[in-house]
Amino acid sequence: MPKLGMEPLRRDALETATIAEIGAAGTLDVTVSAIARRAGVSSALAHHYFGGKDQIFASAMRRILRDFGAEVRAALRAADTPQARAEALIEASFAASCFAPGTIRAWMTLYAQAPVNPAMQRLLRLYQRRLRSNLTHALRPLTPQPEAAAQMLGALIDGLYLRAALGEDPGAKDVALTALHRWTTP
Amino acid sequence: MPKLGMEPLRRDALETATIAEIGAAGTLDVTVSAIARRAGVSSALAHHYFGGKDQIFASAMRRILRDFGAEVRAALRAADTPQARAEALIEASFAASCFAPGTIRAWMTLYAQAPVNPAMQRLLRLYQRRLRSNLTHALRPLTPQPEAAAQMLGALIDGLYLRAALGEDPGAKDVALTALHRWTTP
Amino acid sequence: MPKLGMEPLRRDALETATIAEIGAAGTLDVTVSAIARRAGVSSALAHHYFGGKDQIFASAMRRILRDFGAEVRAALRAADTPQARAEALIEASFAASCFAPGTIRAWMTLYAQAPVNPAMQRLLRLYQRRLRSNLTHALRPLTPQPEAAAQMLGALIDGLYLRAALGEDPGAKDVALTALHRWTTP
Amino acid sequence: MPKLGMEPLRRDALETATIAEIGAAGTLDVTVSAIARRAGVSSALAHHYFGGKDQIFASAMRRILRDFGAEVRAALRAADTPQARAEALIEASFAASCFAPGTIRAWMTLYAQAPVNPAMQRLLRLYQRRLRSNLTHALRPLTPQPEAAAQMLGALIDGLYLRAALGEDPGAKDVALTALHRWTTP
DNA sequence: AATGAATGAGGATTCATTCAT
DNA sequence: GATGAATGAATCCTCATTCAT
Repeated sequence: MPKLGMEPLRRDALETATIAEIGAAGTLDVTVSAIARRAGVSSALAHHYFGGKDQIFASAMRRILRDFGAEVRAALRAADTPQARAEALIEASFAASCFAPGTIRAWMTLYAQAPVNPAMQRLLRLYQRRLRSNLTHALRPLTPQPEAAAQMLGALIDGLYLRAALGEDPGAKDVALTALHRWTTP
Repeated sequence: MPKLGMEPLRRDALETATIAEIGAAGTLDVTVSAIARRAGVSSALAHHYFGGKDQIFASAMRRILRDFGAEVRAALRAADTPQARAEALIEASFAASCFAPGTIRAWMTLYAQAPVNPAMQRLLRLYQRRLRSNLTHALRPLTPQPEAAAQMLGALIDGLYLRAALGEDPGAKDVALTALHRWTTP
Repeated sequence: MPKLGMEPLRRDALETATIAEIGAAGTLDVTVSAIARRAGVSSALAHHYFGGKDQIFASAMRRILRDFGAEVRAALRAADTPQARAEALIEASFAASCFAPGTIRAWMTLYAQAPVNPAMQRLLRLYQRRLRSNLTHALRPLTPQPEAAAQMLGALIDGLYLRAALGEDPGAKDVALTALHRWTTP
Repeated sequence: MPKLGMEPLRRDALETATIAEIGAAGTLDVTVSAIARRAGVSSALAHHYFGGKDQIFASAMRRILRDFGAEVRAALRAADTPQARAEALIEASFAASCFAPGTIRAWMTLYAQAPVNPAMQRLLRLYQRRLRSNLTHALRPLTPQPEAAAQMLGALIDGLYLRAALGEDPGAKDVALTALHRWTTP
């Protein structure tokens, strides 16, 4: 019997390494070799398990989206008023697990590749649709224009991420929360 | 007979071509050769005038910022109330000249390269400082928290650009204007 | 409970898979993994039994030669005149078992590798010597220049194989038989 | 003014080097780097001028076909009887320029790649069609079955090439000529 | 007996950049 | 002023092969 069950471990390690490498490099131009080195394996193994560079990236992004989704569900579970639900969605976006340097820059990769990479585009649309739907639903009892508010908050969160990728604006979460309050309280 | 005064023409053509190529490719990965081809010159000439790829990009971005500045000044000149001035700043961001596909994607390049390219970082900070200062000044008579409002609107505009780079959200300008009104009207 | 006597079965399956894979791929560039996959085993096992890629090929070719030899002997047994013996040798070359797509392309591999692979060269020479000797012997009563006729027919058969590898010339056998008749009937 | 007119020289040198390298290596697995090294340039330049490995090969084969065509035309010009024309076609196939070691092995490359490379397949069909047509035409006055004779001679020539690729059968030309005479003289 | 895991070596390809003219 | 020529360095990817279990 050979050493078994390494595949999920390696995939996991490589996804983690991808995000970390993007965060450390500061660039979107990370190489497969650098990712593999960080994961402690050869670049050949990365190709073996994922098939190619694009799929490594896609897999890393899928994981980020999964983590974000988990964060959202956890936050919503603890919220029992419409106001609390809307705040929970924002809190989730800026939770530690989602707001790590590597994660933020990975988002930029997603945006940068979406126009030319259908798989990335699909992931991005999925995220945007879900966030918008969640926000709209939470905001419905709080404002007569829930759609507009959701659209604004979604774009605002993206913009705050963009700026966070540069290491600035430490109070990103508060900006978003304030915008929410300004909109919902007359 | 050497043609004199070609330098400004060539530089201009190459900057234009850079932005157009970024827009057409949809990627940030445009090659110097592609840019030069689009400008109708050899890639060697592009290096001759600019020194290197990074400087070609920086020059193109400087031009975009210059155009944006002109747009802002023109908009402010026509505005005579605080409200109109704040709106003018937003209008400028979404003016046709600034909201062209290539221009929008060039902004993404700026954000993507800023973390590793000091020249780009300088340009980006310059833009952000100016916009924030302009917004804060215009908003001061309209709200007790002009800094917070300016920070929010700046990030919102960036987020709307990000989404516009994907070809969606045609009503970007209205989203920003609505956010402004929501914030300033009690 | 280790399964006993698997070795001959596996070797056989891998040789068959090699020929089939060459036929299916259309190229000489078949990978050990593809062969092993087709045989339903791991590529490591292929190495375990054969030692290396070259030896897998050599083994597959040895089997083809063995099959061809069997075909020849069977055909010769049924032939009782010199004319019939010569025809039998040609018929054997184009018998279904030898003229299958994979087999034909495997011959090309043999020819392609012979210049750099001594084992392949040995196999090829063996085949050519046998065919020539068989043909010469059969043709001796039929023509005053049996050697020349044998040399010609051997090369002709090879050429017809080469063309058959491209999927053309369905009447290959008849071409060879006609050549034989033209040569032997005054 | 830059150094001009190098392109045709380089293309020529690279085509020559391709054939020479195939001949020297004895394999079909020659690398672009090896070809470029032999031509005295970098592998990047080879890609620059040809676009890719396949096109380097295709170009080299086109040249071989061109040379063969020239040889055929020259030989036919000097032939004034049907018999002489048929012989001329065979002589051309085995002329020094066509029967060089590299050239012969390049033919094998052509045959090996044809099943999976449409460009190669086109070239090969072109050659076969021309040779067949030339042979048929020359043989028409000499035999009641010119098509069959042409088909046979074409395949025979291919088979003799195949064997010549192994460095054997020095008398290839005579074998083909004898086959021709045997067929045409009753 | 058999295999999943893992890698090193090598190959095609791209591209920014330099230089002679 | 301008460019064709040329390359080194880097990157993705493939594959035969080895090894521990």
